[in-house]
Amino acid sequence: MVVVTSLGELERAVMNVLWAADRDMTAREVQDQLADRDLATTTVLTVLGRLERKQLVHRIRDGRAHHYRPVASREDHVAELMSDALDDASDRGAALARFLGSMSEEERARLRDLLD
Amino acid sequence: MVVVTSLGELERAVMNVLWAADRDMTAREVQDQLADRDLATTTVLTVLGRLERKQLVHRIRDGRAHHYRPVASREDHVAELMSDALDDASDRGAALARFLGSMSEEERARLRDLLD
DNA sequence: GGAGCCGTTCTACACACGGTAGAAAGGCTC
DNA sequence: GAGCCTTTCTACCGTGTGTAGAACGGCTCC
Repeated sequence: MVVVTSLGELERAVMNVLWAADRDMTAREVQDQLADRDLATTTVLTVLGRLERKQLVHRIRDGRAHHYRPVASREDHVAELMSDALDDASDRGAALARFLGSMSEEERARLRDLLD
Repeated sequence: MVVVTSLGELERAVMNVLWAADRDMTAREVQDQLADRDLATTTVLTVLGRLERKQLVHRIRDGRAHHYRPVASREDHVAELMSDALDDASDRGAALARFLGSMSEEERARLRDLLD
């Protein structure tokens, strides 16, 4: 399991845009989705480059421009973060027990369903 | 739920020492446990101070010196990290499903037991 | 009661990372 | 050929982390 690096605020925002989209996006499109931040295009490109270096996005050449695609779904990413966290426990069972304890009863029920 | 800040390498090592101990420790004792790193006492104190700022350790005055104690057990901490990760999912059920998928069958069985 | 010794606090420096973007280059478009 | 996009390169700043010296305030012990 690859250790997941931590993300900055903007990096996270960019990943959220990509995850929310149902298709690959160009830097410009990501920028448009983050219009409230009033970012320069180069800023978005820099961040996308860093996310590529962290292997969180793929870059696909499309003519003159590039399209970006998350390597994993948000849920896969979350699951990986959870696994990495769990790997830090010396007593995995105890950690899982604490984790369950922090969940709602509904969610525990959902988990039971998922386990079948 | 408090958002858990990320830890540096040395900070993590110090927490591991405190978690592994069965009692509160002084900076000097932590330093001894990390003897292979050949750290100055002040370095350990600085790190312990930062961990206190992050609310990961408590500092208890004991005469001239201080003793340090983890605020939460390693397993509680791990469970919190897992919860925080899960909170990032837009589809918690899907994320949980992926998480389960990354576990071994034995561990899933253990989880089933824990859920009863 | 002065000399060490010990633990603490303050301060500092270097490096890495993340947010941010300008300058410049390479290639369409017209 | 003049613009216009998109990318790449480079850079700067703020913050976090690893690291530790300087200095201070008390014990201890002769």
